[in-house]
Amino acid sequence: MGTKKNGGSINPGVPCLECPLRLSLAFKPISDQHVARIQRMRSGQVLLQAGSAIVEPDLQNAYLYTLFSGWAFRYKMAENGSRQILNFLLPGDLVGLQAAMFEPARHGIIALSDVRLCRFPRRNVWKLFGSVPDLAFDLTWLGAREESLVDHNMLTVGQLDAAERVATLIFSLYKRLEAIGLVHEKSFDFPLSQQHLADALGLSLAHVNKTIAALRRRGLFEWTGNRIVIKQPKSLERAAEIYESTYLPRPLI
Amino acid sequence: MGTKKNGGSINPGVPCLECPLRLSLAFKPISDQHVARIQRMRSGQVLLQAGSAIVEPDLQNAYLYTLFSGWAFRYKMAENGSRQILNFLLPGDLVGLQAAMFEPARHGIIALSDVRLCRFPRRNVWKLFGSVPDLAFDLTWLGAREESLVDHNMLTVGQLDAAERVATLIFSLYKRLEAIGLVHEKSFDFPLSQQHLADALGLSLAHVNKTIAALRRRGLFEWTGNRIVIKQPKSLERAAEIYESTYLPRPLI
DNA sequence: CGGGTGGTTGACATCATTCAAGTACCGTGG
DNA sequence: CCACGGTACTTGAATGATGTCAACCACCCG
Repeated sequence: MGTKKNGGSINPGVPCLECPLRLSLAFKPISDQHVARIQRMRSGQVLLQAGSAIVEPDLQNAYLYTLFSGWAFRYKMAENGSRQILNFLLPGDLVGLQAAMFEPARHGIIALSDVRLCRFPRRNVWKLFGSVPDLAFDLTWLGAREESLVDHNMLTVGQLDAAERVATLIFSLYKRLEAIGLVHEKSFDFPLSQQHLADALGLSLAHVNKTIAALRRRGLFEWTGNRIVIKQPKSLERAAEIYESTYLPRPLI
Repeated sequence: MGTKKNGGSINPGVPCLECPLRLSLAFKPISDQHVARIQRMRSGQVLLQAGSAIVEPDLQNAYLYTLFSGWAFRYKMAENGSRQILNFLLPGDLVGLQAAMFEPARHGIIALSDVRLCRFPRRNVWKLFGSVPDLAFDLTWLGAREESLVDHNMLTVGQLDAAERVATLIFSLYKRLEAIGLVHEKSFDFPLSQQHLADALGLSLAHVNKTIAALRRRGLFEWTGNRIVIKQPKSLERAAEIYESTYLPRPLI
């Protein structure tokens, strides 16, 4: 559970023009010129190990990021020591916009797996914010999208029972991963522990475990090691509260 | 419970330069020139009755608003018909940014009391978004702020018991109202029904009622008609999960 | 081989929901 | 003026979902 504090290693990273993420239909097509501007704004790629803090609560944040590979989550601690996971971050997601607007940050972000992040110094971003309206718009758009993910989690935690919550979370991640090409044969990497599920869904660890066991027995999915296989997408979807039927192409910065 | 569909009446509204909200320290001071630009972007004030829909889920939205007076809330419906309130909107809050980015809107917004809204046609906003970087930044900032409010509600609903949830919601609203000068002698207007509290907190109506009764018995606050009086701010604060100790001045658009 | 982490399970306690009944209040129409 | 109906609020008893606690298992890594 302890957060690792290693700074991580920095390298120039893949040129943005060759970014493999852009091949996905999940992202809005943009001009090479615009991509070049993003590249200039970037100060390289950061590599962090699973468990590392990407954003520390109550600290200033000099960087925005785009998650290039791996998983992360955004969370808040309660005074009683319990943790609420607000949303999960997947490749292509913008990381740290809210943290960059407020100082100190009101939440933390932790890497769930080893992650690669494209790093953008805040000053570079704010500079282009003024001179490149499209970029400003895209940032605002991505901020609104993250809020909409939290909105959906709020509905899940506030109104659904345990089985529906688990089904909803797994199904949502399944669809998001599918959109960026990380699902193969209905199966995908799944670096969460049951404790993470519990913290995201507002349930106890023991109850999450029992709920998962029940869903597994119903044959909706399998979960072995770090991988989930969706056995009955339709049934899982019926058991879940759906976020949105169609995923709009979104900006990739 | 039914949503009223009256269009509401439109009028030119108070000139932005004379906007009484700006007198509050809760808002960032800005130049008269900037205020004039906001005024030009505005297409008047809209008056809506309590219960009216400000944003309809699944519809397009041609306008952004700033809430000039009154209360509103943002919500999402679950498939089983239950409603989750995502956050409450108070005077000075930006309304409908997310809804303006996505079509169709993924949530609804309803007026809790009679409200007055400053209306901004989307096209006007996007036009200035390009030519006035400060405005673009402020919109993004306000979007991030709303997300941070939802984050906090998420922590509340996911990790606290009933008494803490109620105390937290009332205390948060108390502090937000105080910041904009709507608290007098520790008392303020409170247009929510217990059903609204239940929908916001992920609790049943009956349980909210019993919880409120208990808090009242403890002498933390009084609630009569449409008004709440905080009797023991310190105790209420201790019973609550605090959002943030200091409220940063924020943009008013 | 040993220790640690994450997963699994059962018994039991607690909290919240459901259901049902009843109250207080307010506006409306007779 | 009162009777009526509607809405919000109040309360209690029974039920059910979820949390707590404790033990145990499986696996990996050193």
